Amino acid sequence: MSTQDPALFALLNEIGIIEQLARNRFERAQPDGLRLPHFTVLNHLVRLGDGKTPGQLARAFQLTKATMTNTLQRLEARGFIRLEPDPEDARAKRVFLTAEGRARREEAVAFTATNLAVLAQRADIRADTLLPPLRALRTALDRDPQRD
Amino acid sequence: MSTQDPALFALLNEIGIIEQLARNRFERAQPDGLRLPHFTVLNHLVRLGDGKTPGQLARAFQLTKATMTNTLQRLEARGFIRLEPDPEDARAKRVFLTAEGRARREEAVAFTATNLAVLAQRADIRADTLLPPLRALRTALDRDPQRD
DNA sequence: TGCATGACGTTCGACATCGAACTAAATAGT
DNA sequence: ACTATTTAGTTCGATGTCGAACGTCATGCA
Repeated sequence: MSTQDPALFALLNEIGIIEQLARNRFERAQPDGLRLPHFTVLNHLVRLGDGKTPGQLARAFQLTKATMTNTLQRLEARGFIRLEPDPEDARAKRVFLTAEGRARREEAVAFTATNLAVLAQRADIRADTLLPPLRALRTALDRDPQRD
Repeated sequence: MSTQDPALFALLNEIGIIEQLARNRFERAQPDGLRLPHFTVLNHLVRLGDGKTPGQLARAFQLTKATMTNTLQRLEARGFIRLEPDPEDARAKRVFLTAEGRARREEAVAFTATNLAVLAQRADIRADTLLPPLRALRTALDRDPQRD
């Protein structure tokens, strides 16, 4: 209360809780301990094409390279991706999906779609209406920070 | 793409990124390594009154008791809170703010307010409009999971 | 009264994430 | 051509978070 607690503060608060609940629900539903970041990377590679470098992925998700290294190592250990040297740049690597990785992503997508459908029905949400302002918020948050 | 990527999926995605950016900005701005969860607990105790039990706080934030134990231990180590035995229940403890804790929270609030003002201006967001639907989403997400 | 069950908080091990420090390779500038 | 700077990825230590297992105390039930 008092001066603070502007709606924006409450909004970010709510967003934090939603993120936490959504992540928990996703991860608890996976039979094999697949984590949200793992799925996110698999999904990204399927949708936008593989062969990306770890650095590109880190930037796409706003994560540090250290974090991406960790995620990719675990995905590789599970056999969901393959890391190959970049023929054009000896410093870099390229990330490729394996058949297992694609399959596992399909599984997760199918489950998630079901769950989201239930959720959408339960909360009568106009996600398409909420999306643009949240994108604007993200963009504003994105500016001037400097990371990594 | 293909079947999924309903707006709700994109929405949760966006929420995840916003949470991450907001947390990062907050924590980077603190001079002493105060973390968002620390501030959140201090803020909660100031606003809703101290003397809560760790379990109450864990439930309020949807965190496990283990997580709350960790956060409270760090807050106590910094001298921002005091943990006292509950006179009515020998298993429980009570969390009290110290003067330093209140002061540190004030500092963080002041800074945050400034930052949020900038942010609100930059992204022309109607936070008060977005809040109700997000609360609905949170509530829906909240149902049926069972935690801890 | 006594025992089973439940609630409170802690500890432990695992994981994601960060920032800092590092190595190796590419690039720019002289 | 050489050196300085930048860029790619890794490693390390710290932290938040979780689930599982635990000890302690409270409560219900017989």
